[in-house]
Amino acid sequence: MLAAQVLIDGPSELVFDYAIPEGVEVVPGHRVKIPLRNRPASGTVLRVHEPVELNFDLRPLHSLIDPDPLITPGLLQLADWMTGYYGTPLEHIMRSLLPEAVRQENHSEKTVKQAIATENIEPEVLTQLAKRAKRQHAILSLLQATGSEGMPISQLGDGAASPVKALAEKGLITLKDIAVQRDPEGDETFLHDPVKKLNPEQDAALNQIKASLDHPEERTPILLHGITGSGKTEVYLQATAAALKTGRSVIVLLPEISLTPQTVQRFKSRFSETPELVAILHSTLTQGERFDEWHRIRKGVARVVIGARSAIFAPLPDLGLILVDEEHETTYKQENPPKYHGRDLAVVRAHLEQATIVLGSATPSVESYHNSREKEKYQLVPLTKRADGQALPLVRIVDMRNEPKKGGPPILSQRLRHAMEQKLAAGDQIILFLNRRGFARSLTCPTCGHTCECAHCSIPTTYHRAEERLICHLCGYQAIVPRTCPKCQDPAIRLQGYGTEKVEEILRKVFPKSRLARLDGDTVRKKHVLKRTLADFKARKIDILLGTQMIAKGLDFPNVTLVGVLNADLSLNAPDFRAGERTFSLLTQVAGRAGRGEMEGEVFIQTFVPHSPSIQFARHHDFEGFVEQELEFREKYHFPPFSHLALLSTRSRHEKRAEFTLQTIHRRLSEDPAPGLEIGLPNPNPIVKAHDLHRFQLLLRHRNPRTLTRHIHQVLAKLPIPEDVILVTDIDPHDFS
DNA sequence: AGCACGCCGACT
DNA sequence: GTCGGCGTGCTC
Repeated sequence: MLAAQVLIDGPSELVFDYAIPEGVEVVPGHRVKIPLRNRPASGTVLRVHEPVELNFDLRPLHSLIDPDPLITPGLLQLADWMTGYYGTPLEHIMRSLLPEAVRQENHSEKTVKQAIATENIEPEVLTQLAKRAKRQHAILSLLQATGSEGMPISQLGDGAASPVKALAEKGLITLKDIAVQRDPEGDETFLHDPVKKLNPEQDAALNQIKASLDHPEERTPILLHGITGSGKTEVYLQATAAALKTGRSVIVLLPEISLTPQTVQRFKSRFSETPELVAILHSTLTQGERFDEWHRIRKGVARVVIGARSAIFAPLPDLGLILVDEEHETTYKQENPPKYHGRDLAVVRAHLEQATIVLGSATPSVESYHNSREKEKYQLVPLTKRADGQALPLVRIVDMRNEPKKGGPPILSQRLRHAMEQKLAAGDQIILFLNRRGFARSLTCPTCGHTCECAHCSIPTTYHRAEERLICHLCGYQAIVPRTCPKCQDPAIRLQGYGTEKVEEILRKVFPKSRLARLDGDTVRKKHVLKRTLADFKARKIDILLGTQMIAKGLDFPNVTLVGVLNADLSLNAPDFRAGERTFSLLTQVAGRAGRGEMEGEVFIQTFVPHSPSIQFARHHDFEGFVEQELEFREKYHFPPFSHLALLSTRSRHEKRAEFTLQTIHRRLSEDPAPGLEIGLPNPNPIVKAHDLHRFQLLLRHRNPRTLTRHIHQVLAKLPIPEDVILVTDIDPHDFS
């Protein structure tokens, strides 16, 4: 007698065996209804096996929720891998794997009311109607013309509701609910995008991918290191077509789908002749849309899935290829539990399902690059030339320490300003990058040094001119702008530092005739602003595009010949061992926006630390040089890829409770350390308070990430965490604040 | 003795 | 999550 092992839905991790009733076919991945004590519950079948001897009879499962298993065997294996690696309960992982919309039992297919004319209506009935009820007559005639098909009542025009009701009551028409597919992009049309000719390097890269598709046994991940403008997207598109040709399906991971409309557009356009093949998963899908897309994927109708990190859980039945674009991006790391890394899961899933995986980037992560070089775990495939044969832009460093104190705002150097004047006169376009939104960084008193901080978090509030408020960028708290220093009442209190809002104001003064647009978290909040602004920029209705992080990635505008990075130091100062890597990659990506067309590009980087390696290597487009010195530093201080990290943090309304709990954990971890485990000291988080919660953290290191997870769990299993303290465990953390 | 309440562990 | 067992303590 075989039993079904079921993971039961709910907050606690329950795995029980149930007897399989006569005549029911159950396989792993099936969703089932089961009895639990005295009430019905639901769950997911993990496996079908010989049950262990129990001193009672197994209860039979009640029924299948869906006739087909919802979760593929590959995804079950991936979930299992995740529990071991991240130490997250399987049930939590299931919740990421199965969207809420799919998990819910009341399957919400979208329906429309269809009206169908009854057959064999007496002619005199029609004549009667024509006299006394013109509207009813018109509708009935229209429906008769459509035959047994009928048409949706929504298409019968305004004010059709009451005549339709009357007709239905007389039995002259019938109303029926018809299931229809929701179409998230229904209002958009995509022109076909023809296949482009590849240059020899692109061709070689494509052939490598094809070779991997053909030889499932010898698959190693491919690291596609292509400089900005080298045409990676075209390689992705043709690789996708090649995988489809072999009958297998494709996942395309993008760092942030809402910020990469151009890439999504390329895919949609390339496959515009078979639009049903492509599914796009974004966070703004409604529950119903998500449900439909998910089932389209599960049934094998949609075979190319494009999405952000969670798209790695797309239930494709026959996965053949995974593409991870901009694999170095930190947005692949999920910020709330389970804190998985989308790119890492992609590598694991590809391995489990014998799929080809391509990690692409202009600036691969230090980890991935190390894998390709030192351990030969990945094959490195370089694209060293721009697809159109253009040269990389000339990068100039502007040492802001030498800027004269007077004359001109200290955010716009004289050199950058002159360069902008020249480009604008020539009719070229300009991108300016500043990684801080808002007007001014802080409101600070020159007399006593007081800086206005958030009432709930320990960070300075940012002044936003549009709202006339001080806003906390962590929790959104807003405060009135004080006239005098809240501490010493000095009216000399003033705004310090620059945000995009303030730069926008300055630029309008300096270049009053130029057309300027600002793109940042504040302006993009309104729907379609991003898409429309980018379209306007492409159409050359805008001369200067000023923006934050979101304009650094993937944009391709041929008429941009000048890029300015207004403050390169912002990302260097992060309390994080990856600060250098992030700065290098950001500068390289931003610089890559220049000179993508016929004309040469120029980049100005403004900094107070011109000799920082991140800035110097970026200036010379020297990725290898940068990684070389970065790896030296990582090895010396035992940072990844030479170790794995785990970050434990406690959070509590009461500072002492958070601190004491973490100290206890630290003591227990130290009492019985695993060999090779490095245990740091409990420290306040760099942001000691956020959302009214005080935060302490503890960093652990070990060569083997599973040892980290296991050891942490052994200790925590015996240690109850107080109710008023939250403990968060992060394996391979990317965020240290 | 009888009952209300709250904690804790089990649920296949 | 939710049920029910059981101990505590209060009231009749």
